[in-house]
Amino acid sequence: MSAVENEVLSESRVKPNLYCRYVDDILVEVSDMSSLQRLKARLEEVSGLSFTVEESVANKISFLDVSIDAASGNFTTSVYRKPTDNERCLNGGSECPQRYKDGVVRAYVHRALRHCSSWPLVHQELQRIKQVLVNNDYDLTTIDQQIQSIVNNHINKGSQTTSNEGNVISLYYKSQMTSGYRAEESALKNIIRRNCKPVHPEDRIKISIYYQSPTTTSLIMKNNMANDKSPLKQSNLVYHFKCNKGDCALLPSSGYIGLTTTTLSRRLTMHLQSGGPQQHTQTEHQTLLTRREIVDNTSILARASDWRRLAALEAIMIREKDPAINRQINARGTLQLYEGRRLT
DNA sequence: TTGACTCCAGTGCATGAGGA
DNA sequence: TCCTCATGCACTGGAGTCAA
Repeated sequence: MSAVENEVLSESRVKPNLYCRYVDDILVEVSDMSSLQRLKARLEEVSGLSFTVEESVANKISFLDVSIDAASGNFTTSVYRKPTDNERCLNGGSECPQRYKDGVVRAYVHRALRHCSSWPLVHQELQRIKQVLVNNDYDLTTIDQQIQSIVNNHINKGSQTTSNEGNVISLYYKSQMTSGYRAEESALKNIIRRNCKPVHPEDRIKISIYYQSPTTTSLIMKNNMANDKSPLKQSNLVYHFKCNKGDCALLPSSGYIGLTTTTLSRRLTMHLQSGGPQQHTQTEHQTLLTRREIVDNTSILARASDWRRLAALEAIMIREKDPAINRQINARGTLQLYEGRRLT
């Protein structure tokens, strides 16, 4: 894109007064519409791309998340919000680490300080931020304290001198989110503080405890470039084991359908130890199920990255194929699922 | 309503085979 | 000898069922 811009903008007849680009968004200021059309035509001609144009309304236009106002003859900037913005953010009463909620406030305030070109506009944006945060269950006193602290830091930033501190040694710990996360974090930090000392006394240890959601993990697994395509190494699937021993070989419904989010190999190993297929082979055929047999007679029916979808697929497959090994018979010799309501 | 029980699925650790 | 991978075993936890 830079090569295209260099070529087009070097021509004086299409050169705009102002040209800013971020990835695929371009902001230009031109003297009239014909200049804009000439610039657009040249960019399309050189790049082979198609451009769409959005004109300013009452000398106002948004670029990225900045609202630019040129009505007074000068540019004034403020934070831009889409008309569809419903002003929702991480809820202040939600069960998540306090630093995440602090991060929401910080992000809002930093954006106001960065984008607003004058203090009245900053003040106006801060009032709006307060309202949004209060609507999302944040405590007003805490909001005020945080805003005050961030604004003070922003003002005093230039006057601070750099101290001669040592290095920061970062330690990362992946934890699981529970209602007692504060006690856990506190205990962990105490353990590190008591037992770990940097080699150089001027260095300091910084502990970062983070919580990885299953969604993130599944995305990492889904996008894994080294994904092995052999059936035994695949995960998140619905599988079908067909019993080919004795009379079962002639019965199409003699099988077992299950799901697994771990690898198929791992799940089949578990079946050798316990579960429907192993029990069926032992009781119906009086033999032990071998790994070779279970691997050779198992096929993949469906795949899904979402667990709920996987469970639904398994239910549909069981409904369609009615595998005999899945049927759970109780002491009365009836199917538990089809007994109907009990009389009390 | 509650606790015992069963089945299924997942995880951690140990072990052995095979290849570099 | 070391590393990787597959496998076995033990354990945990969720969900459903059943009887007291």
